[in-house]
Amino acid sequence: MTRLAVIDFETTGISPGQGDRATEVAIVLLEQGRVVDRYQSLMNAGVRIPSFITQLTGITNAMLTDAPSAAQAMAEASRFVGDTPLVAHNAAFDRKFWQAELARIDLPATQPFVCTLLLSRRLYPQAPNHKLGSLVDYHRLPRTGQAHRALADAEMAAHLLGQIQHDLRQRWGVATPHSALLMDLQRCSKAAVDKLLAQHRSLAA
DNA sequence: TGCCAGGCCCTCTTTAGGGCCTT
Repeated sequence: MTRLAVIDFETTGISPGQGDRATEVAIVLLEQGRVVDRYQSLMNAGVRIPSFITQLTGITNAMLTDAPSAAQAMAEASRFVGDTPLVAHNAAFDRKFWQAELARIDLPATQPFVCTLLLSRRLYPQAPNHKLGSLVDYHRLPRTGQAHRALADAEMAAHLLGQIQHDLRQRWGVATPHSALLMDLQRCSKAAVDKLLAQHRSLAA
């Protein structure tokens, strides 16, 4: 069974190494491309949210006052994901926070990450840019809530992943665009994309 | 004190620099 978990973090900044912390996490669980479950939680890491982050996300310090602790939310998120491969838009960012927040509570973060940003750069070089919102508009996918909130962004990334898998089947003839192929595709050079997809097309034929 | 992300990718490149993308 093809099972993937699309994840998105809201945070106080861009670098956990510089003290930035997660403020919200959302995960959309997909089986065979269909949403089968969701997890979403604000989390209180005991740090102040910079005002420009509140302007960006709408998440305020007051909203975190009664939120679960970061330890509680991350433990729940870890249980929810299990060993399911994760998917994120600009996965390098979400992977940093996934690893940093789980390390704080001594939990492993060994799940592989699929990146819809890298995949989109390879498959849709003609897109005006590769921001999540722009790609949603480019593919005429549904907006699923307030942008820059974790669940809305995770849902949009899930729709984008669905579009990528659809296009791999319809435009590139790949019968089963499973996570291993997606990871090969995001790692290979741009010049090697066509060759890789041709190999998978011939395997499927 | 002053500084402060980092991986990917393009190009007027490779002995480098800068834009993109995430919050």
